[in-house]
Amino acid sequence: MVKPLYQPNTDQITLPGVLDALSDPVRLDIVLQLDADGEARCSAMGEHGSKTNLSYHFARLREAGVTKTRIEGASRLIALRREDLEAKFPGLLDTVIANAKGAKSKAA
Amino acid sequence: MVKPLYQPNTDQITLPGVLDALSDPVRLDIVLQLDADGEARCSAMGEHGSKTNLSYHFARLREAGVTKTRIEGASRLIALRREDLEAKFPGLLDTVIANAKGAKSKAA
DNA sequence: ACAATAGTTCAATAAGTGTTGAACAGATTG
DNA sequence: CAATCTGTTCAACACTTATTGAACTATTGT
Repeated sequence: MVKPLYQPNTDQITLPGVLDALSDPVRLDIVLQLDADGEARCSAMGEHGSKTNLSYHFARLREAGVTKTRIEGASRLIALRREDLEAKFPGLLDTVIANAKGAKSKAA
Repeated sequence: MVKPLYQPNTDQITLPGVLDALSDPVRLDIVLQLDADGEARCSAMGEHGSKTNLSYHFARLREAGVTKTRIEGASRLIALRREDLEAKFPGLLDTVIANAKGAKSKAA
């Protein structure tokens, strides 16, 4: 039996939900890496925390509509839902990512 | 003895902090009203919740660096920290406000 | 001084958050 | 099949959150 792997469709995505998903430093880091890499497998994000904890944050991002997950063999490939987010909240994701990058470079 | 009324200075404002402050529907409503009215007294926001609860949300917004509070007699006047936020996270506040307005008009 | 007004603070509560380690399920490889 | 790798689920935990009502402080008006 296959997992449901719930992802909201575009009209179920809410602004508070997205902002909440993006309001955690770990998740913001994940989003930054997804922005840079395009699509990443979970195993490529070990720097951001423990396996279990990452799984939790991946679920938060996915359930908020920020990411989509594709299963490939034993791995899962995660990517940002760029078009959906842009359609629903124009400019939001890009602005947050740009500012997160800025904050990171200044934190050096 | 006067209250401290803590407000972070610009370099203490964090992106996760701001996003978290904006990730609550009540606070988003407050921000929308502040955007429309420029400066508002607490008593003018009774529609968004009880007195006590609003006081809590005002504090969250203020402590996150999203708003500043000015005391005028027995009232408090709340306003967005537009310049500070724009300097620290360019475009962020405007984008969030624009999308919150959009979400609100669609929710009719 | 008394009462009304504006808003905060406090204590309490129910629900949610981020984190961890152990156990689990599915795919891949020996 | 057994071992392994990828990632999720579960139970537990300490902590935070949003909300409420009662008590409080400060200001304004009578």
